[in-house]
Amino acid sequence: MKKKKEVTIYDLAKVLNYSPSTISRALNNHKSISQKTTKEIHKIAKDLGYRPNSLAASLRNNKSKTIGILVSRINRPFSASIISGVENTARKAGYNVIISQSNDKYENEVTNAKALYDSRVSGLIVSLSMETINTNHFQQFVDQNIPIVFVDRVPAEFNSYRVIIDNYTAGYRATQHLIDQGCRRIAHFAGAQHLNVYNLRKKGHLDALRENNLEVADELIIHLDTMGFEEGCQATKMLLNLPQPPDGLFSSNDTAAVSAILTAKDKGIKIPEELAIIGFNDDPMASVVEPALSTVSHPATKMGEISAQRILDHSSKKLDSDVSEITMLDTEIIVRSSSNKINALRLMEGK
Amino acid sequence: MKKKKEVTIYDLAKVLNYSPSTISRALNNHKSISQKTTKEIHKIAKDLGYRPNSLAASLRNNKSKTIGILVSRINRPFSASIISGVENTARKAGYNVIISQSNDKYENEVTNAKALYDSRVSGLIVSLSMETINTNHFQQFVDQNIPIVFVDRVPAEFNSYRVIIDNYTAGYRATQHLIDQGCRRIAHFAGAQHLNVYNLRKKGHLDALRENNLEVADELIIHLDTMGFEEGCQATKMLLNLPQPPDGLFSSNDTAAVSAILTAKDKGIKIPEELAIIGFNDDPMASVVEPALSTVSHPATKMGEISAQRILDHSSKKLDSDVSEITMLDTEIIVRSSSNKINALRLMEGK
DNA sequence: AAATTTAACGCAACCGATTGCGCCAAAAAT
DNA sequence: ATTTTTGGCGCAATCGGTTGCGTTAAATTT
Repeated sequence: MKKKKEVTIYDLAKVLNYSPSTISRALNNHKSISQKTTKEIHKIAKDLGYRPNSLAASLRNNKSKTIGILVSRINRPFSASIISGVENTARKAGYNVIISQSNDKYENEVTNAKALYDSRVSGLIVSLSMETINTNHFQQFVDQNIPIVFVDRVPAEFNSYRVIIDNYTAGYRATQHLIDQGCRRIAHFAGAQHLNVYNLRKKGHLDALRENNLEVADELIIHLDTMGFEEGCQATKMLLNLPQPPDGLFSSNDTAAVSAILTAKDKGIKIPEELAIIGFNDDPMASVVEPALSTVSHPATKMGEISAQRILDHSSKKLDSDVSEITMLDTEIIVRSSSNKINALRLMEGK
Repeated sequence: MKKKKEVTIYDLAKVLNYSPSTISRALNNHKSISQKTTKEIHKIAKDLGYRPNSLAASLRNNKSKTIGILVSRINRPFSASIISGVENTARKAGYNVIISQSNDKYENEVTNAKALYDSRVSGLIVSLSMETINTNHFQQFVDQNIPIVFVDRVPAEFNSYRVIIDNYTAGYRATQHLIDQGCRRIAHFAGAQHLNVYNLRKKGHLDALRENNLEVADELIIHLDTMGFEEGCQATKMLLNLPQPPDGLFSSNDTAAVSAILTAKDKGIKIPEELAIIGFNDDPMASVVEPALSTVSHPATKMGEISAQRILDHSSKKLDSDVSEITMLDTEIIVRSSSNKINALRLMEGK
């Protein structure tokens, strides 16, 4: 097994009779090397097939051109889109992207944060796990002036970049939409309340009810742990068995919303006529379920791109890591059949 | 901005009056260091908060404990599941995972392969882009004895690990299933034929037709470039407008299959009675569309786990990279409503 | 008791790039 | 013509582990 030897700056130095310092500077287009020499070195580097050893540079600089990602689950449309956005932006800038997933376990999040720290990432992009309450495990990054971008699921208190959507307004509007469609008893699938996303969506929901002078019925607010399919089915059954079942449902995610659609259909409930439903995320399945699920769409890929850009900018500008900058992106209410009572009624009458 | 200094093996050496060599060996549990000393060193390392600098080790070994992933799109259920599987397995072994996506462009695949190579990955896991025909850009890995695992979309000729499913058999069975349900004119959405996955699924489809003495009609084999939703809609319209439209459809992926369901429904075609449909992949949307889509399921996460394991094993055993080992996993035909003509007819009669 | 083996550890080179400092010669200023 | 500036480059240390080889003292063999 013959391994082809890699070309180093020392090889180039020998060939051209320059010192390694000059080679290094020339390759980095350092101003203290003449144009002529720089060109010459670039040419020979290309000819000999020189490839920089980024490990060596990283060691020297104590910083790898790498962005670390820490999400709860890679295998989820929203996360995958964020990651995709990060990857696109990072790679254009010559950065690598290291991924890790906590599987929604706090313990894994801590371990992974350590691992990414030890890998000398240039920056970290985090979406918190379901279980995360304290954020001490991120302090080490701040201490080393490594920028952190929290995206979507962000902590309440932490000096850092944040890239989020306006969950409160989105929740408010989702519920307002149902009200506009004529719903009067609107249920809500709420997620873990220590997470900003679920907390704010619920707040928006409640305020929308109040400002429309609608009763806020405790039995219609269902707190789900995982917001998963099974949990959604159970919760839906429960709701439908109430003495006064709801005529609208705002679910904090699409998975649970879809489970509600299927469960309700199974029980012979007409959607949206008897139960109008709106979800959150605009997962691919939303447009495919029957009736198609109304939902709130995230600009997930864009959030990833922006997050990556924050880190790149931070690194190039050599800023201090105690910055605190919030980027809030717009969401959009996507109205499909599952909540479109007005249109559904019109169709009924029309025929 | 005070940066806390990191503890190195030199610090430990000074404190304990050992040489850095001994510290290094002890931390790696090298046998030539006594049990007692090893324990002592481990203890003090923990107490002082020593964290190994993997960059330094990587530089010395010319190998980072990192697995590189190169897929066409991260943001796709199948890819995301593979990546998730890789991440789980890799992280358990203390490896990082660097991702990259080609967005189905050959050029990007080449660039990314270079970038991953330059990052000194310990191994590479690849699922080819749609455009990839030659695989010269992977030769550099072989030359350096870096293991490559091709997963799912694999090249025709290349000494390497492969983790795949039996696409031929899966295709055969999918079509056989439609035949068993009573279909006689079965259409096929075929993908780019230079890719093994689509090529073999088509072969299986054709052989199933032949062995059941069914006519193979050219106009029923539709070659799609991207296998995307829009393309699927167009193709479905085309099929339905044929003088003799098909009564069955085997689509090489779920996206196109779902587009067919929606398009056919829109045209008033009854599924599965008039057109039975089966897809491929078991994407989340498959179980949610109405009628639910029959499909062929991949063990995607498992494929990722196995791929990662191949690299870990290869590295620990220090094998030569000219191994060629194929792992073929089982698929499963998931029968849902979209193809279940027999059951559908029974229900009709039953009422 | 002398010779040999072995256990336990240190020395120093090495991986490849980066960079503060210094040097020299040519250009500019006086 | 002398001094000062500056452009262009080299020296050598540095980043933090790793490892082949050598050394020493204790354990074992003869």
